[in-house]
Amino acid sequence: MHSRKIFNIVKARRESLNVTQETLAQLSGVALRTLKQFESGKGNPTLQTLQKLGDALGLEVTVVIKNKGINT
Amino acid sequence: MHSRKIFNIVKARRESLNVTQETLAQLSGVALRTLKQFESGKGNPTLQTLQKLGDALGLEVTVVIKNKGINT
DNA sequence: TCGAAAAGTGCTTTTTGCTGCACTTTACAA
DNA sequence: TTGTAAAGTGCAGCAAAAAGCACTTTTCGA
Repeated sequence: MHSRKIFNIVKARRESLNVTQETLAQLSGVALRTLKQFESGKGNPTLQTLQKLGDALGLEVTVVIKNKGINT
Repeated sequence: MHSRKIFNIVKARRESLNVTQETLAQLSGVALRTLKQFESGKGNPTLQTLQKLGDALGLEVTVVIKNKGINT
């Protein structure tokens, strides 16, 4: 999952919940400036930042094994 | 998924592939020092660093919706 | 149309992640 | 037991993420 796709999921989720960037910034504890960067496709968030946003949006950051049929 | 759990998955995956930290560092392009930090439970990696490790290990970083039955 | 709310951007400072180096500790096979 | 490979840690420098501020642009309903 490419970072752009992850940013898009966060943005889409926020919009589907009808929450503004400003509100999400307050709810998540992530600065508005930082949030704006991601949603405009820039930046390289830390895991913690991503998790803060996820927590506020009901999203979860996970790590899963790829290619289930090929690798073990 | 808490960061500790994510670190553990990375470590477990590396071990299950019988790869040393040093080799994984070379394969992934992440510095050995950095990798050591995560596996000993410290640090707050950037998404990019996590993805580099994931790429080398056949793991994927994803963002998914929590509580499928409760939220939308 | 137009005015306000929301979103996007340039600049800057502060914080901290990434890294190299040197060293210590642990695990394990001979 | 002991030597070596692997893993863990303190310190320091640099690069970049996080954040604040001010401003511009876009969106959208009255």
